[in-house]
Amino acid sequence: MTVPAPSPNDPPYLKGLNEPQRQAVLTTEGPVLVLAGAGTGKTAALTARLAHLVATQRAWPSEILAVTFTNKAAREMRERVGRMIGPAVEGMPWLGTFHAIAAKMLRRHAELVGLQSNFTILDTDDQLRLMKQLIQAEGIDEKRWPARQLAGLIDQWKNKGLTPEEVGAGEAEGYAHGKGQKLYAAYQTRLREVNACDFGDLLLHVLTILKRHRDVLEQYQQRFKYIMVDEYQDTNSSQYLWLRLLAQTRKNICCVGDDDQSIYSWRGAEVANILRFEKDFPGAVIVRLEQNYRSTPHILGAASGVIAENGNRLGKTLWTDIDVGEKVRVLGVWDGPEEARRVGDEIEAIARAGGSLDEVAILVRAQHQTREFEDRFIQIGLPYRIVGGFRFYERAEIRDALAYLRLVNQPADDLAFERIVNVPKRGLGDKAVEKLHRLARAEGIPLALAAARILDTDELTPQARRALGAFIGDLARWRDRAGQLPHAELARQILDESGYTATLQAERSTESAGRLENLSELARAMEEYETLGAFLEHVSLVMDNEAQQDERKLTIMTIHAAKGLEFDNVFLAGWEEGIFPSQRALDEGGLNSLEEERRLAYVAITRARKRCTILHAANRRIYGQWTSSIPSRFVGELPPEHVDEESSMSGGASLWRANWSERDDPFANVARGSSRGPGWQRAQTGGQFSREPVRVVEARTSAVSLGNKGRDDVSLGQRVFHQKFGYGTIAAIEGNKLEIDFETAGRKRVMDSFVTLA
DNA sequence: TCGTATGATGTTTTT
DNA sequence: CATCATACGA
Repeated sequence: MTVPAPSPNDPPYLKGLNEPQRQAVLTTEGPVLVLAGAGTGKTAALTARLAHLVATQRAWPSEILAVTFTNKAAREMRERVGRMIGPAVEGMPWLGTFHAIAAKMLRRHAELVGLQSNFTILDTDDQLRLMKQLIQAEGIDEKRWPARQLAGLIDQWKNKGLTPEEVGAGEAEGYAHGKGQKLYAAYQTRLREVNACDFGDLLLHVLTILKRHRDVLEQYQQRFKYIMVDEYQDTNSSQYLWLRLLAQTRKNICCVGDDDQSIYSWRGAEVANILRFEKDFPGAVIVRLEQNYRSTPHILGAASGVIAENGNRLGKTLWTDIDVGEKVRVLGVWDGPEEARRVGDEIEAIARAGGSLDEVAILVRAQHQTREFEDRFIQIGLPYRIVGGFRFYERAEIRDALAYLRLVNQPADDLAFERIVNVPKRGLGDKAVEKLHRLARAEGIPLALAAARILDTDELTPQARRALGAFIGDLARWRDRAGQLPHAELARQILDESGYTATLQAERSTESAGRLENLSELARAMEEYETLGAFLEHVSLVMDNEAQQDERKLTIMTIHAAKGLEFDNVFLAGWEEGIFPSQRALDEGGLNSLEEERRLAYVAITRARKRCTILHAANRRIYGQWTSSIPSRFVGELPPEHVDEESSMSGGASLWRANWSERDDPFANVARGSSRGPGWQRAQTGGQFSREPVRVVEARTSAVSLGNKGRDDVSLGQRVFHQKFGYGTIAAIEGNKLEIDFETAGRKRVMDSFVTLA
């Protein structure tokens, strides 16, 4: 594959691109896979490619399908392309997230899968409520088979592109003795009845339509002359099938991704999609973007060293011509609070030295780890922002408000009805709602209609009847107004007249103030939309709450949330076995999960531009219990030449250095400290891409493994003392790790350096 | 029908 | 150790 050499006549969108990037842009025909390592200018290449297609008139903007995973990525691409080619980008109706584009298609052909074009998109809450009802109707003990589990199962099936009929009997066995499939079918039926679908359905329904209706498929195959996919490693099977159908005839598909950054397999993403791209699209051109423009050599070296331990990689070699900076620092601390103190101190020092807090991030494995930092930063007055948690439309008050609007918009929306019959409290409890349900089911009518009918009977207590009557009356009134008032105004009136605002105002807490603020924000946002339907779509699919970046703050977030972001200064907290890699992941997914955790480590390190600090604590409180922990195996996998280690504990760094090494630990590939099920061992060989069982970490002698022989003054049955756990006797010795039966704390694994002879 | 006491249960979450 | 959800009593 040859690419014209750079010349002064190059169009502006090619300026500043390196050779592989230019190749990614200029190879327009046929399948292309761009393997883009972290920080290698992936978005620049992708947007330039789009601009190139349009500028050279290979396609009209409306003939290009460009899919991303996040709204943020879609927005960014739209902006950047707009800067290159001007307002033509306005005419790019098919640039968006998988879900937004699928929703758009589905609205056009809804009737082909038994929906109406104005179907509602359900949130998780609605889904769970619906499933609970179905589980009860089946007479299944909901304690034993939680709705959450069913939801997870159905979600998995949908991710795989399986309709209820396509779910194999074997697969459905896991839930309620094989009733999973029946429940899935019932759930889909119920969704159709209420003219709704969930996120997974958006893709699954479109897939079904494309499979069953040749004419529709051909129409889209003709339309999309070029297809581009961002973050291809994150596609699930249904997205993959969808893309493959659409790309079948023209085969002009360009996928950009990085197998090393695949961290969403638990959500259905199939790394396999990217690994087998060449097989799927014979003759595919593979372009590797390997020049990193973000991080220093030490940071890259550290990240590369860790990820090199993974099998199943396509393989890339990142390089940079950025000047050598600091080594990655590894900091051992005594416990969680000290970790927070240390990071706080470091950040204060950065701020004093003139660094901006915007350029500082603390990345953690799990959300709950943010608390320790939050506590500390409140105490010392360090401004921080925690990313994650609830998105805008996931907030209870927003969903309540939307339920009101949905019900006005569509009286048959049973889920919306259920959500708000008694919100705010109007004395219509479970008993009344249950009666409504019975009537509705018997007559085959929506709840709202059943409610109107039941008022004519004496089924309900007088006060319940009065309350329900008022509620139904309100609904009818709002519906009347819907045609006449601007919908933003209608929304405000509904919130006022329903008593919702009043209830929040009565609360008088900071929290309720925030909720009121959210509600008026919602109403304000409505003003920008023509129809109520358009607005509802926007809210459930697109609206996210980008925190307003008014003040300079440091950011605390999970590694998952940090993907795609970069900071000068990154602190990676809690690198301990059991926390990171997460014990739970290891138990459930074995080797595959360990590799995903390792990719997570790779993503984490590569977020840093200038400085990366990794921390691990020797003691951590887990579920209220003090537990001693050992450094993450990933710490031991960092190439020593890129690392500076430091310990705040007595005994000095050498002790810690010794302790990191997992390399000659016979238990290195055994899930640690777990009393849970045997799941991981089964999964280790059962996964789609598992290799022969091998040692997770290759035995290799290196500087770090020296001194890992443990102390020689301890022996079985000896009485010892530990700072946190008190007195106990040694039950087992494994190198430098001891298993000790403590008199008060029970059996624990601790490191020998933490005990003294008693 | 609503508030309080008890007990199970603890990842990651682009849409 | 929290938190959340369900189970009771008022």
